[in-house]
Amino acid sequence: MPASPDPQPRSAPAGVRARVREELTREIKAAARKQMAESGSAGLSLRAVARELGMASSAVYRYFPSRDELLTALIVDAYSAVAGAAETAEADQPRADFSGRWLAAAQGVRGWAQANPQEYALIFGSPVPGYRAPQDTIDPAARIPLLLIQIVADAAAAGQVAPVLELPPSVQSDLAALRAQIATNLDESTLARAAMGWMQLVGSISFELFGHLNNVIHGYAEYFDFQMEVVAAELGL
Amino acid sequence: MPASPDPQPRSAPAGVRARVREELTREIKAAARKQMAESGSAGLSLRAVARELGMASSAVYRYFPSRDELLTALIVDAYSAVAGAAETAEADQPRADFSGRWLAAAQGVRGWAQANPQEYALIFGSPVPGYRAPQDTIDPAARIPLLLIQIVADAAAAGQVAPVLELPPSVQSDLAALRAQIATNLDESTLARAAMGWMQLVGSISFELFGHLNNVIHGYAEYFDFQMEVVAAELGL
DNA sequence: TGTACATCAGTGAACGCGCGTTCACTGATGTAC
DNA sequence: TGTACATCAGTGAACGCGCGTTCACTGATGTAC
Repeated sequence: MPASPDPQPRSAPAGVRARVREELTREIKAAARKQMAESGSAGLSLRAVARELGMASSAVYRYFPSRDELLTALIVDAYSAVAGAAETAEADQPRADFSGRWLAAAQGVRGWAQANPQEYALIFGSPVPGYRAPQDTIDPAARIPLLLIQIVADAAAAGQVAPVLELPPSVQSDLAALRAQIATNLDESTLARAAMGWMQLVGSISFELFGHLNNVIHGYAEYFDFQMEVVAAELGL
Repeated sequence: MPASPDPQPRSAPAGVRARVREELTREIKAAARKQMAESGSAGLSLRAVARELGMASSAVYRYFPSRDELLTALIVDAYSAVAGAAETAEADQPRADFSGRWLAAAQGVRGWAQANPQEYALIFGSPVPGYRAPQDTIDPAARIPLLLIQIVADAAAAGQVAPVLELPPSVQSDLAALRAQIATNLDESTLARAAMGWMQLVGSISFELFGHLNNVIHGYAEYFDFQMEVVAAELGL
């Protein structure tokens, strides 16, 4: 026999209408993602999305006030998804295995990118022309770099350190500002290495996904892992 | 008094008509480039190009059989231009200054990319959806990597070598095949490092140009140079 | 609990636009004899 | 050198298409009393 009826559950505070609305919002984004996978972000069309969902094109405007807003939602979702993939993969590793954690995070990013190449291109490829990323994208975009920095900071705290690089003044001050902003104990030199590793990571995935390694590298996964191991070693992990 | 009339000069073997044709082909590509700079590769439109040149849109078809062919020409031109920029910058350095040559080549790429961001995005950003790069793009695309490898090979020949990395079997065999194909004396380990440096180079420029370093790095040029110096050091230059 | 009203979701037509590509055509330029 | 013909460059109209966005509208769902 059921217990006394719950008060409205958290996930649907405003009743049925709100729940349906959330559901359709999700469906619109899913259809948009599917469409993007076929024809890229430039081919994303509200009318095609509406068609796929069997609704009037004007109905989509009840959910997203313009095509750009839909694009923004997709970008935010993509950043969150790839960050989630990296975080999940990294969380599976023993805390003290710093290079294992770095590699796992990197593989998490690569695995997600392979499964969702157009979404990857949306956030790490050419910016959509005429589109300006709003503030909402900043926080989700920062999650992976912060995760990587955390790994390196944990390693440093455990005494695993990389040789110190001498930084030019402007690099030193840029990184000091970053260091203050994210409140990390990592010194600027190691921060610089970590940032380089992050760019290497993205650069390598982009090369693979965008076809610059076609007919040159065949064992992509092994090649990527190898690179990330070299990076981890240079970071002292 | 003029010497006896030359036979037709090489550059215009078929007379006036051919010369005019070449000239207009150039103008069409220039207009297309200008348009791309404003609205990206997805916004490239034959009609707009024709409009800019004051001709009927159908006239463009006398020069490029389709929009895709025009895009291919732009891609080939972009690869050639950026490679030229790298080669020119590198050629200015003393032959024995290997890290200076690497840095100059890298700066050449970055300088060109900053001056032509949309063309950079065209070749190093997201691939144009539905577009398949034809064979013509392969050779020009290879020029920069070959230049970088040449620098490292020269350094190795002069006795400057980086610590040898142990490569996983599949990486070893991929790079052995590459080594045979380009007929270099560089060992696979150093080839692997050079390739990583090339990806770091492109990754870093993409991060800067695509806005991933906004509000984090302010001294872009110094930051880039710093990274390339680290890479050069790791390459033993 | 029942009713009156406000809010909301979804419709379908329309506006105005630009696109790639084709086609039959007109003159001008080049070529062969 | 002069003429007849072939090739080429460029035109303008048209085809068929899809797009983002707006608008007045109809029912259905939710809210206040």
